[in-house]
Amino acid sequence: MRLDEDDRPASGADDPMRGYEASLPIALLRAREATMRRFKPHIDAHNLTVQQWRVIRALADSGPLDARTLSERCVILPPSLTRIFRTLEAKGYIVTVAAPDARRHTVALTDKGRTLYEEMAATSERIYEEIEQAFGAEKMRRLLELLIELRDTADALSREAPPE
Amino acid sequence: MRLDEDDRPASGADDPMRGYEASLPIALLRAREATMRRFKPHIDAHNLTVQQWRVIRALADSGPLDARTLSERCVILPPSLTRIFRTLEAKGYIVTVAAPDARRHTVALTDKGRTLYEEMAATSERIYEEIEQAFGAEKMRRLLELLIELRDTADALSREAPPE
DNA sequence: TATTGTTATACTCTATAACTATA
DNA sequence: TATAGTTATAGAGTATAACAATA
Repeated sequence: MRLDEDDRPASGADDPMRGYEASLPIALLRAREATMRRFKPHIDAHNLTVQQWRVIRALADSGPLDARTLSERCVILPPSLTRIFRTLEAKGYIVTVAAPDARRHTVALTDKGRTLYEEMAATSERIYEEIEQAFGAEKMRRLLELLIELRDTADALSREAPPE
Repeated sequence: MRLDEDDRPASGADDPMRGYEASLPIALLRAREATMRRFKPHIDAHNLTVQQWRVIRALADSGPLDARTLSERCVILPPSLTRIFRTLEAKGYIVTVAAPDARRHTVALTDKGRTLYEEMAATSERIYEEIEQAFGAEKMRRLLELLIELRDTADALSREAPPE
């Protein structure tokens, strides 16, 4: 599929909801589904859920984090995080660490957790590069840029005009 | 956030996994979460789940569809669709219709379902336009184009080299 | 014999409210 | 009094396998 600059209006205002396939939430969902399909077997093979893997990645990327931060970054609600902490701690991938504010539940990767991450990251990178190569590195870069910008825009909207 | 053309390499190869926030699946998830946050209260207000709303939209866009097609388009597994059919049929929004192939469970919107869709579509369009205006119509157009193309690319990869 | 859905089952996540502990 | 998390609970989605019906 290829839409060139002038073969349709820039705004969708005269194309109500722009058709199911091209609607923004659906397009985001389906793009995610199609790419995750390639990562999923790899995550399954390590007996992790997708959400557990997001937590491990976030910790590997940023060091110890509290529940609130992980909840935002991983898009996981606090009650789910509580359970994920229990599961990952039982498996020895994370530990609870002391924090200045005793209300905060802060966790960090263990050595075992970091080893797991490093193994998985290597394969993830290979899968990502396969997609990037097929899609085009420049387009991928632009897509990531737009996605992050869209998120910032929507977040800003929600701050100034909370949804309903 | 603004990344210009030359302040980082085009390929992420030397930036393993490109950092949590900029990884493709996470960027897709968070962009979706940030935009869906604005649509969600509107869907809640009509006592639908997000998945039920996707089914209704797909039917409104394409006319009667069978379970397999809806499963693909809406990214919902068949067992969930079975339950969603029951729920939406009980609420009077859809009906089962006869199909040439009696194995296929095909459903269509009722008048009540179409009325619901039209009411909701009007508000959805308003919410979408608010985001589009804040983000920029041209960037939104480009983003949708890239998302659809990424999906096609990943689907093609999965056809030629099934994931694991 | 292959395909389409449904059922069964187990697990996980989503979502909200109520509660506990700390600040 | 406000904040951070946990617990409780209900509901829905995810995922796989087994089954029924149809082609």
